[in-house]
Amino acid sequence: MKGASERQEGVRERKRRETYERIIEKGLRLFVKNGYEGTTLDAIAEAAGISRRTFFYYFKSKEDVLLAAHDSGFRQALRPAMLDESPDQAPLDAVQKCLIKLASRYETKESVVFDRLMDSTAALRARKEAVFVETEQILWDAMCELWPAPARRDGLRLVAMVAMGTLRLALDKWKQDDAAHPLAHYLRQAFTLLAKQF
Amino acid sequence: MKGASERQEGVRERKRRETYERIIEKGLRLFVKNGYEGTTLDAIAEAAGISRRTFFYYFKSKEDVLLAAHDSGFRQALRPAMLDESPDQAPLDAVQKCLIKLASRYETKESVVFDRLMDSTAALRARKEAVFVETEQILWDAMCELWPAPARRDGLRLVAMVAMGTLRLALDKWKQDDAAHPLAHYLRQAFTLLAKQF
DNA sequence: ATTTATTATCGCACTCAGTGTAATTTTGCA
DNA sequence: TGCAAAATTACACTGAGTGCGATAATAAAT
Repeated sequence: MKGASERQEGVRERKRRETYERIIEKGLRLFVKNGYEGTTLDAIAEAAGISRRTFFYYFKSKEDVLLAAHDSGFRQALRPAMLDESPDQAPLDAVQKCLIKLASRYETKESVVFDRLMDSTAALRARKEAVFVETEQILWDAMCELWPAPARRDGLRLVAMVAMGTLRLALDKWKQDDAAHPLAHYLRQAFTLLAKQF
Repeated sequence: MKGASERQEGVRERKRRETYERIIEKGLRLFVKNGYEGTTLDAIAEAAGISRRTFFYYFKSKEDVLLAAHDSGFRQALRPAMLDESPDQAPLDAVQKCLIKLASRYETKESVVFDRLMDSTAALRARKEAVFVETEQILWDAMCELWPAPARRDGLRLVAMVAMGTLRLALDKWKQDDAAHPLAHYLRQAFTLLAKQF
């Protein structure tokens, strides 16, 4: 009899996770080495020690490998972090604090590499923008939970949009400076600048 | 000797334009009928009365057919319209006026159809977001011309982002209401709502 | 321990988008 | 008329992604 709530990881689950992570790791290595377009699915499969067909058992497309590698946990952390804010403040202030808190925890060196890869192809560039929109949606949903008045929904959406725009500006500046300062610094600057536009 | 400044359209140019437009028209018809994914390149080529290979002489991808059909001139009109605004006003006010002016001129029934198609596939949805970012860039560039002080560039970028976000909200509302009111109406509402968030 | 049901892996053959190449036809122009 | 550029085409190829069916590995049940 084993600990009730502590679920033991079986052989199957372990192997699955290992293979999944191996695909991402090898895939990313190849993308960096030969470029995204220059890397074939067969090459990834071979490097990961699986068949071409099995690759699609784990990922439904080549893009998904890159996107899976891209996600450093920021998106998962966003909702809880937002709900953690007090509703007794202006939404824009709350979201600003929330983003700055997350920024320090999830900024990663690798993200510069990802970004370069994501810029290498039209389809990937487009996908990158789509990720921002998804994140905006997550943020909006969380805000709607925090301030549940239905009449505010549209206004909150605008705030979420504005916040994500500000984050985009901060990220660009950060990457442009080769991460000289912590991301939170650029975020603060961007939000300050935003306030001056109104 | 023919009129100097009035360039006559030769047979070659005419045929080229006709073929180009025929591909878009037939392609769009098929997309609506069988869905984007359900429409093959060969089908488009056959409907347009050209060979598969010739299709790629006109368009570099299937997506491009849809995007070419999508563009109703709004993007081309944006820069001149923005530059037409007086720089003696707050950037956000100027961009608001500019967008409202354009809205009435370029809202089209077809755009609801396009939008449905664009939502049918992950790649197309992503591409749609990317178009917004491109448009934001056009807007930003125009604003930087109108207020050329380099120190303002970042602030103007934020304004451009905010404006495009507001436009997105207005478009969603407009489509949600099945274009019951003119787009300009929703745009005014959205900008009013925006002002209340600060 | 043996059977049974899942889950993972793989191979094969297929469709479809997109490219390279080279040949052929059409059009513009001298 | 003849010559150059542009348009069209066929053919063969790569690479992503899917459908299907077989086989092996693991978990669960008897």
